[in-house]
Amino acid sequence: METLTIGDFAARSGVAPSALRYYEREGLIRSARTSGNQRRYERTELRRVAFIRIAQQVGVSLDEIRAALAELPENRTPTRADWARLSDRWRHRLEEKIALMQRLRDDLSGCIGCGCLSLHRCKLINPDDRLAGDGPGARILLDPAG
Amino acid sequence: METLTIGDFAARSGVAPSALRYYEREGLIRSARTSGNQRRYERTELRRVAFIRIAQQVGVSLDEIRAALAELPENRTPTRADWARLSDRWRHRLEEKIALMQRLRDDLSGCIGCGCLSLHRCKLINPDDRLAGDGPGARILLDPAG
DNA sequence: CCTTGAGTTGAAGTGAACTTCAACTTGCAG
DNA sequence: CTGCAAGTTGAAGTTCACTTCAACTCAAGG
Repeated sequence: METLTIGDFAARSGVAPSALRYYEREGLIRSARTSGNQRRYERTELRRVAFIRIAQQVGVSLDEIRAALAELPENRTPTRADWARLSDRWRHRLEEKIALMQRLRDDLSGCIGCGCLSLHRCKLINPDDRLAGDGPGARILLDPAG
Repeated sequence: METLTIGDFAARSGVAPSALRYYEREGLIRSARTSGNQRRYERTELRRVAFIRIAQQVGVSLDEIRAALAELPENRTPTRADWARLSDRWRHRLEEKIALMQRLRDDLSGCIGCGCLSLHRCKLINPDDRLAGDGPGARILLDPAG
């Protein structure tokens, strides 16, 4: 078995056939066709799907994921180095997200946990003791930008 | 200023007025009304919104958040202890999520990063070397249950 | 061959979480 | 008292990420 049918590919990747077709329509993955127009997937496509699933876990939209995957070579099967470059960048994203979540965890115990949370007074959520009027409140803590 | 108008509350919480109305319809927050039927928010409601935003960051649905918030007393303003109890449970969820993300990060460098990722062979994503037929593949790594 | 399970398509449906709209009312500064 | 920014409502619209459906074709075992 050189290539996989959509059913097998779905089973291997843990993603429903309908989702795989959707990903293909959206340009996230690709497939060859048999003479009878059925999809056949190369096993290397499993890497793409794994990458997609991991990125989704980090809260990345399919749009952004497509953009990331677009950096892989189009005309040849991506090499280890190609994947390494890509995933290195995303490891950073993951690390940022992890750092944010750790901050959230600490603030949750330290701030809501102690009952002091009032957003406009709490040092943790509003580090500069900046009152409203300048704009967001919780955003300072919650924004990806923050 | 004892209570906040929806505009002020939106500014303080970093959540759009339309979202606040939506949260209220969904039973996540509450407001008093003026004689002219306008919303007035107590500052303690900011805590709820902060909690909602934090929980959303962890990937929790509003449905689940409502269920969590339902554990707060209805007839009195939640005390420090009330919030402490609630946020303690959620600190655990956050920690689980953080652990998952750390695992994802390690797998990303160790697995996709090295180029070995093929899902059905990779030890990291498929720790028991369990081949398809038993069901999911990547799911083993990515499922909340896993 | 024939049957049957797996695959194909475009179009429409779903659910979550909001936003936008239109038509109307309130509240406060001048 | 007036003007106007800010508030109110229900209904409909939007985006994302899929799923479901109907009608049809393909592939492979008996």
